[in-house]
Amino acid sequence: MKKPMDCLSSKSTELRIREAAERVFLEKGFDGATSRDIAEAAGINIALTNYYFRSKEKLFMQIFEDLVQLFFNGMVEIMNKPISLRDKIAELIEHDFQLLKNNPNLSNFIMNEVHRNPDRMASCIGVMKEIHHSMFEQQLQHEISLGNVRPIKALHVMPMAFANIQFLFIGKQMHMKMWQMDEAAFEDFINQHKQIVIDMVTSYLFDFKKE
Amino acid sequence: MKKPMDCLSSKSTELRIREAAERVFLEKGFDGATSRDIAEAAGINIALTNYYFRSKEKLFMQIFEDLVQLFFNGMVEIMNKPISLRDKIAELIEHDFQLLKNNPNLSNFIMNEVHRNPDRMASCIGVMKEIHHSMFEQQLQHEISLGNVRPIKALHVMPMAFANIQFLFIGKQMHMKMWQMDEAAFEDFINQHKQIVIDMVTSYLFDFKKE
DNA sequence: TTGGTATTTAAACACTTGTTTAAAAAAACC
DNA sequence: GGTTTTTTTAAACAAGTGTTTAAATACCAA
Repeated sequence: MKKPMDCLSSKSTELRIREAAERVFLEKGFDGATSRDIAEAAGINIALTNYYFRSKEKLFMQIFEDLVQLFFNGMVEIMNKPISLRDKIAELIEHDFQLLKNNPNLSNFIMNEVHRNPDRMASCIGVMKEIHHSMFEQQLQHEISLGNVRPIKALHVMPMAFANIQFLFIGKQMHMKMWQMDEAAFEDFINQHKQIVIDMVTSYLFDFKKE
Repeated sequence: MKKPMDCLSSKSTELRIREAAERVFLEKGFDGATSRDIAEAAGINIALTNYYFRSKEKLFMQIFEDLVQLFFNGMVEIMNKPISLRDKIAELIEHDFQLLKNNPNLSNFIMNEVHRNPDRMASCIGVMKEIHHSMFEQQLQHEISLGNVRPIKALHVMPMAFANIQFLFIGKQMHMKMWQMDEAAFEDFINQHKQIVIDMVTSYLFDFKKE
């Protein structure tokens, strides 16, 4: 008869594999990452990845889904906050900035893997529904009806906020090469740019000439 | 003794390989594309890719460099046009939009391959120097000194223009899933968004309160 | 300790990878 | 025509891929 698995000892290595795989997948993508890369990064035998997770694909999907959650959860949380729209948009941008500062490859990774295999998004529909059902859209329409905000669809506001931030990290290597920045200079650059973006987006939405 | 190669007959298949490889690389990336994928897409024997190009890497680099040129050349051309700064920025955005409409994976592809192997940019330094030596930066500083443009560095203006366009295509699949758009709806969306972006960026730069 | 379970290992598996070979077919030249 | 060169092919190569196996080790309750 099977005893309940004592997860305390095994969890340690299972977690080591997960975390190592996350690093490797984020860096090289699904195609570029090999089972042996992951095993080496985790410091374990190759067979163990298939012992704990059943295949490379399964391991990947676990990590992918978690990263999609990470990508959207904080966003949804802010969208449902009971604060002014102006603060909300600024906070959304700020959050995206911090998220990508902590996970510079996150956006690049997700966009890529979704592009290569759109079906992978299927398991993440839930999070996206939450975005639609959040307070954000109705709050935006309300402010527009009051004449406080330029008439615009949420569909356009969201990419407006995120594109300007995520593009910095998606094209990090390119920006650094193009403007000959080192890591320190790049950090200065994105800090300044974030403020400019918040300024530009909010003033475009809120400070417009009513006709 | 070697006769000069009659390129007319061979060029046909060499070109077929190049064009097929471009399609496959753009779609799957270097890691995801196999020699057999390319051969099949071109409808030729596998050995021919290494007969005309010496390796997968060499074939890739030719294509990659050409695509980097495509990515930047039109941009540089506009930056050196003798037109007003306002028109120039609008035209840069418009050009980027058309470029990516014709090559939806271009930005994603370049950002990715540069990230995976930054050395690949080495051969493309020339184009990037042209950007620095273009009329754009001095024209911007001139307009700023006249008080016509908000004080800002070119370093910040360029991502401002391109991020908002390229992000639409980088995240195309994601946007379509999230807002449940088909191809036609997506086309409408990006057309509208492009106009909004031009409006937002130019009004942010030019219509500011002078203090 | 002992026996049974969970974990880890080295080795091998079948298959795909990029690349090469050597022969066949096509083309070009006299 | 015949000969040489270029182009194309099928087949094979060694190395790398994800995955499995079977034996070894560690663990733990009885």
